[in-house]
Amino acid sequence: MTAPEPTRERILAAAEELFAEKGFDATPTSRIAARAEVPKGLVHYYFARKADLLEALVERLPRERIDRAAVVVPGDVEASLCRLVAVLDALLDSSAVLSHLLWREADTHPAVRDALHQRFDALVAEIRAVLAESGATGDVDSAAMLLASAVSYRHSVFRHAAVESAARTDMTPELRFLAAGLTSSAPARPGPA
Amino acid sequence: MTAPEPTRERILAAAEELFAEKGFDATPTSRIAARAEVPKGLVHYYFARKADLLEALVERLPRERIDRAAVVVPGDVEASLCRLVAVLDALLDSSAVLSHLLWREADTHPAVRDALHQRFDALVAEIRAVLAESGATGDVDSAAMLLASAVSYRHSVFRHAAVESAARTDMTPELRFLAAGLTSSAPARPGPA
Amino acid sequence: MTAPEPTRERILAAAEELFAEKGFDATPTSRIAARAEVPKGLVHYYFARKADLLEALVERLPRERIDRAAVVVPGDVEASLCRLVAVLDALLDSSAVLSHLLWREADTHPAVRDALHQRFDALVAEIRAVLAESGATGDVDSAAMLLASAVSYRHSVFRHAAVESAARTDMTPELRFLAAGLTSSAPARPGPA
Amino acid sequence: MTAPEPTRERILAAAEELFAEKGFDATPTSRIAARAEVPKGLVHYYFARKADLLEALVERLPRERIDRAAVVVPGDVEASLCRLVAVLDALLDSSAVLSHLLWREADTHPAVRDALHQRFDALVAEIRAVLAESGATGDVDSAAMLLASAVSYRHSVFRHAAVESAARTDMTPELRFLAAGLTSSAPARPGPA
DNA sequence: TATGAATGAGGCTTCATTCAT
DNA sequence: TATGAATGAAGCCTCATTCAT
Repeated sequence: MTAPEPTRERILAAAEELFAEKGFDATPTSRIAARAEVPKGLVHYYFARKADLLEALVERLPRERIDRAAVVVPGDVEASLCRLVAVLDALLDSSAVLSHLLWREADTHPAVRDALHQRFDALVAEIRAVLAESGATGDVDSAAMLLASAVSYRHSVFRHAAVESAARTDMTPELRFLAAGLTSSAPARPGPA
Repeated sequence: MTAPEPTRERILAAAEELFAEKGFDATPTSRIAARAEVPKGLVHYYFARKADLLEALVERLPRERIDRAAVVVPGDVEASLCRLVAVLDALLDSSAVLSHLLWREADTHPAVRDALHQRFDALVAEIRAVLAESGATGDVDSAAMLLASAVSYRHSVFRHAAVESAARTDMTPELRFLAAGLTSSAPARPGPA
Repeated sequence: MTAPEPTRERILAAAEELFAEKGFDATPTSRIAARAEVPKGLVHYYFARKADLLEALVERLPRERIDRAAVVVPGDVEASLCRLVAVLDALLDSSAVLSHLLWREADTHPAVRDALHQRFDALVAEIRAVLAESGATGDVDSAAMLLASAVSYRHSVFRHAAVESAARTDMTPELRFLAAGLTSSAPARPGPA
Repeated sequence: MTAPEPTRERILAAAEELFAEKGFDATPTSRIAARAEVPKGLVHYYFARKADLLEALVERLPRERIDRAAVVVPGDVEASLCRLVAVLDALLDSSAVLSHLLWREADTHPAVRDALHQRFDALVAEIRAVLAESGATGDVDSAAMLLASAVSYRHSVFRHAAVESAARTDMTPELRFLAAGLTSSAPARPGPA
């Protein structure tokens, strides 16, 4: 009744850190073993191939659910967006290493790539739901798509704290702009022409 | 009148392709030499360290200038945005491998990271200029930032032709949404509160 | 009851031979592996850097102790010196390859250089002790220093059996000369003037 | 009528320095060219093989002649020895890099080894001559041999200024000891028994 | 006489992976 | 379940040497 697989978990945690720090290719399994403080052979005992570590990490990805009740301010689209972005920022930061990792390895590992796309689509859906519940009218789909892009971009590129850039500032102006487009009597998104 | 450095250029071109295909770490210099059809030693004759190839590629990045006169439709923000995105798509696709490469290696190579941020800022500025010249009013800055994010995101992530995703479709709805927010008598972006 | 680390030892022995034959820089690790009859990777498994081989060899240096009781002939300095030199010759020949190696690599490897100086000082001390116990009087220090130089020189330079030179002959005349200076009522070495 | 071969000489001088600093094997010809400030191809134009540089350096070795008239103090063996060692120290220091080099490469390059032995024999002869002219009696050969060893040893091993060791002090006690053995009515060196 | 691009062998080292225990 | 020695392929890089100009 002890923790079920402490060693296997320690190995995964070490791999997650190192992959995020240096990338998959630049991380030797020996270093993973060292950081996990397990003998080298044990890594390959649990994960026969190095790529298996990556897939296990992807499967372990938390399915981040947003508590929409705590985010939506009915009737106030802008306030809802602000609270949503705050929650998303916190969520994405909490699994920052994993997200980071996904971006880097998406090209060469199909499993990772698929997970990444899936996450983006889930994010768009989440934003759309918040907009709808907060009473947004107009082209909710486009706004959701734009916001999802901006949020994802921030978290994928501007993860280097040292860098100052136009995009590193807070997003309230953009949110206000989006909200403005969704509050007036704007037309809904037209179907694909 | 022939190209001044055919071999050096061939090596760079081969490196660009392979780095984009497989990533920096996963590309052996021997394969670069093979694709460039030069002996292995010549790669290191021109680029002492493998990382020098990366830096040379970044320096070679075309400073993409947009011919604004051919893009801006005065008085029609939406049309201007459509033409702008078309031009941007063409531009980014022409240097797709390089862009792709930047995204992957930004973390581990500072020179690459800086180039990436610089490119994003230039993109935002370009969009802003097009909006201004096409007669947009309102929070031009926020709109430029959102559009730059969306365009960048498309080109960095959705480069896998095989993948179908919500974001892989054309952007006209989003552009229409943005244009709508910039056409009415919307207020300009407020300064930092 | 077999040797505890046969492979590691075999690698060290092979390295010792080859370094002495050709020098450190001119000996590829692949040849060390070949002579030790182990796969190439095993050399680097035990000794991550090539220089580690050198340091391990230095640490393995036998601390040659002389059995003074078997050397000293009380009251007969010349006889004592003759027997001492015979013992030293045997000792140095037994670790000839290592000594040889030290001389060559002392410049570039501090650890080796220090070991070399330490050995010389130990040799001087040993000679001094033998002289004292055999009843030498006079400037024992100077004689010890001269003899240590001559012995060391012989073993470091005149190790090429093929070479005939004035110094390759036996040392009995020199020993007789030294003994003569230490037998009469000669004054002890003066302190630094 | 300009200096006959300034470039060739510059190359040799650069090679001498670098060989002494790092050793023959560890010195690339490209670095020699760099230090000599000549293009890389020129080194191999003058010296087809790298080893030719070494042989040219050995041939360039100055045949150090000692001005015995300025050294010998007739009737005072100890004073003569002191002045001799002072002159030898100066001489050997002036060609220190070359001497240093000889010691390191003697094993693998026969031409160097022969030059080294030749130098030692010349040194012994020189000392013997000084002793004879200063009126030494007794076993002049052994004393010359011992002193030559000690001087050579000092210059070959104790070239590392940073190292403090018993042998790094001045040699006057040893010289006094030797002189004492050559001043009394000591018997001449006997022939090989 | 001078040059520097070109060449390829080979050096050191890393590392995923296997396997006997 | 756990271990670490063993293996060898392959990577990056160095460098003497050649050669066309």
